[in-house]
Amino acid sequence: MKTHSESEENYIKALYHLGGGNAVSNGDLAHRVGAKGPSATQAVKRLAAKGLAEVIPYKGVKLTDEGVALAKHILRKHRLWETFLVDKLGFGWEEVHPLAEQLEHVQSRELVEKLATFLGSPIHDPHGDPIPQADGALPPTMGKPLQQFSEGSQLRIVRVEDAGTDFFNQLDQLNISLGKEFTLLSISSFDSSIQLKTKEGTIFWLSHSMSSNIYAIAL
Amino acid sequence: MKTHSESEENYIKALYHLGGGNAVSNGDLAHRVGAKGPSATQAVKRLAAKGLAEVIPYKGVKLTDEGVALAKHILRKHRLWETFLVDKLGFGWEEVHPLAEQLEHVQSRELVEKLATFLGSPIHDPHGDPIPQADGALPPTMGKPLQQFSEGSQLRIVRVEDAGTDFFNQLDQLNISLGKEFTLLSISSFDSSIQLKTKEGTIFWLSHSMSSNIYAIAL
DNA sequence: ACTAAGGTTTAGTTTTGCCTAAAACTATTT
DNA sequence: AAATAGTTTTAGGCAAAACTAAACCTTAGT
Repeated sequence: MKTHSESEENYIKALYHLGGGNAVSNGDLAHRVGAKGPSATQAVKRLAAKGLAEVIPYKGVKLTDEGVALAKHILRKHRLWETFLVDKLGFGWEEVHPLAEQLEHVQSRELVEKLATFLGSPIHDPHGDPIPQADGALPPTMGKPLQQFSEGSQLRIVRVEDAGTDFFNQLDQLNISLGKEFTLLSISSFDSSIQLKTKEGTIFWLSHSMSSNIYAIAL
Repeated sequence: MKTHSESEENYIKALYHLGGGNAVSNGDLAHRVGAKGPSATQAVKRLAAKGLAEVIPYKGVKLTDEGVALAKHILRKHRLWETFLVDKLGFGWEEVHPLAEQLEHVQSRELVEKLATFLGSPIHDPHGDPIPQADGALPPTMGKPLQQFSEGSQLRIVRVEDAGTDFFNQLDQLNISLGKEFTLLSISSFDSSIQLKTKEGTIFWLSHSMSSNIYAIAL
């Protein structure tokens, strides 16, 4: 099995995140990996030389099928490790991302599959994001942002976007977690903030910037 | 907290393994890390610049107290991960070393301590080697090689040296694992091979090269 | 159609970490 | 005391991966 440097894996991840199988601009790519333009140009050349990406100079880069498959595998590792850190080690869901970034670079298919089995073959990670499966299949991405529900809806939180530590702290303070159910009472037409009611009857408001990172399904 | 490259950590580990806090020759160090002489010379200079090692040119290198503390921490990580891989993921004890070598480079004190707690704060890894504790304390190294027991001794296997896959396979075939108890029937004065009897009465011979990597305590 | 702005690539430098070949040191043996 | 064998260090390269500065395309605006 070919082996890839951490840098390579980071560029692959970024390309997948930004474009899936579609073309991405050099600038966006560089910004995403936290590097400058020329570094990205060089990096995609290395990827292209390995058959993981296709480059059209001045136009953009996109992953090959092989690149997409690798990206999904890396994402699988990342999200399985996040699940491990939260479910087994008791980390908070706001602290696991940087740790998973390190763990995802460990190279061993067997380890990944044993870890998945140990975790009960999960298909969603602690943030509700889908975990690509061993065969490359991608479970559905769940939920819609709260704004898209109508007033009076009964809904269950199924996913949150990783919007930084402050965001997660706020969620914890409001006692919002995956699986929690609420009634959407109203959406302010002034600033799009949202009023929710818990099952216990507690009523509170969520700012637009909070609620737009929270995804739910109707019950 | 300072961060260290993987290469640095590998040299630190090698220095600790070969010398503990004592001086080690450049050649031995290079051999241990699988590099050539000049690479080791360069590497120890980098370590010395960071205050982790002291170098006397042409004489040898040794870890500083800070270097020893770091080495123990890395060893702690390594052995905790090995324990995780065997106890939780079901890997065989012969396959975990290379995986732990990758996992040990993940940087997070909090992760290490949460992992230790999850594993039940073990003090020995799946090979019976002591796991340095969070405060740097090193549990005792258990057992003596089988040769050092007298004929007729009742003994319990408490540790095995990592002597490669073939060695472990042989152990598995003979159904030898940590905690197993045997009676030492005889030691050949010709080739030092050893005759053991299981509790069930099975009798078999172990070559010297096998038995010298197996450690036990008297019952 | 031309030009200016903005994004992209090239060119050249830096750091880390490895290498080989050559020089320098240590130690042993005569 | 000198030569030699063996080890260690210096010197000089190479590759990955980042950077800055400069040159180069693309495109949009007049």
